[in-house]
Amino acid sequence: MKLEEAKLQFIQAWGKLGSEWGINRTMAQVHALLLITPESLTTEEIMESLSISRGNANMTLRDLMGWGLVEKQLKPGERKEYFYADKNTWNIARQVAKERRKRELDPVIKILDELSKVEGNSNDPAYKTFHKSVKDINKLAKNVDKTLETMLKAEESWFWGSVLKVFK
Amino acid sequence: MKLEEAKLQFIQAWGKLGSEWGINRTMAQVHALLLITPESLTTEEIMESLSISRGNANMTLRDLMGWGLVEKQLKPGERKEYFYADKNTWNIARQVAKERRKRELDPVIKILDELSKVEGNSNDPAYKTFHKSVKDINKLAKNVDKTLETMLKAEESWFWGSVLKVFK
DNA sequence: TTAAACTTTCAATAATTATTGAAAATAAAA
DNA sequence: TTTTATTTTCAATAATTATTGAAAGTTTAA
Repeated sequence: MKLEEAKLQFIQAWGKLGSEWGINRTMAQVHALLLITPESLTTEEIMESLSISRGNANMTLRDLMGWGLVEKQLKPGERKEYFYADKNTWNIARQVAKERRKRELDPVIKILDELSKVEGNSNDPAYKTFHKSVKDINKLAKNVDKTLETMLKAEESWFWGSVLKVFK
Repeated sequence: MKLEEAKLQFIQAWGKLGSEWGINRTMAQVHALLLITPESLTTEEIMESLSISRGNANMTLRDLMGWGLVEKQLKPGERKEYFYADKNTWNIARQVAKERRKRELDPVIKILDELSKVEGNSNDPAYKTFHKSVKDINKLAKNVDKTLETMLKAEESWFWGSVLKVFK
């Protein structure tokens, strides 16, 4: 396989995986493109490479910056903006974990905490089942939360070293 | 908050979380409904509870069985089918992990393995960057894969005991 | 058999989500 | 200033994904 073809396949695969996990396909593709590009790119170049409109490119790049995955670079003497993606995979994983935790896990834990407090008659099977499910899911969510918390602070080698040793 | 209201909120929250993670909202809601219901329910009852059509209920239930989260029960002497969800949260987490791994992670690893093999000129920055990114992501994906593999075999208390102790 | 009770399918439609493109806004240069 | 380069916004539109509902299929009972 030739490099150019491989690049396209990588961008496709990344886009597909993203969309299966609730991340906008274009966003995943732009990220993929920047990941395999040594230099930073302009909006124009990204539009061209992926055949997307200026509006789409602009919004997607802003989203990626909001996720902390891409940063803007200004070159002295140049007017246009360049975009660059951090290539450190561990940073990327951490950043994604951090954002999804904040955006999705934390709100759900808040609701589960509320729902855990709901009182009812413990002879009522409907209440018992509700309460048990909510409590158990809440506990699981909190364990995930704690683990992510630790992961966010950890160094990659230490993290995988520990995990894979424990689970060997 | 009253139990009935709490149930609705739970179903809503579960549906929202599901859709943010690429799982059909209705599927997550049907699952949530079955999770908090002590008995098994008929298609009719599910349609009614969630105000969805027969076709939608039918397909969603089949999907949930495909994910291994819901099972069909046949009651002696009765013609209609009843649906029941496993209430064990750890089983649910494992089952979801197992399916997503099979459906999404494994195919991606396969592609990354292919792309890792692509050869090129190591003086070419485009090639170097491509190769490094693919290799690093591949490694990360494989670590996740191994960890899931272990999780699938593990008992809940042992798993969290180990993880939270290591990361304390 | 035939009918009744139920389940499945799937084309049509609706709802949601993503994308475009052109106008408005901004910022530097002339 | 005014012009030019660039970015941003957002209503309109397109693409995708989910849902309906009624017809066809299946299974058991009469």
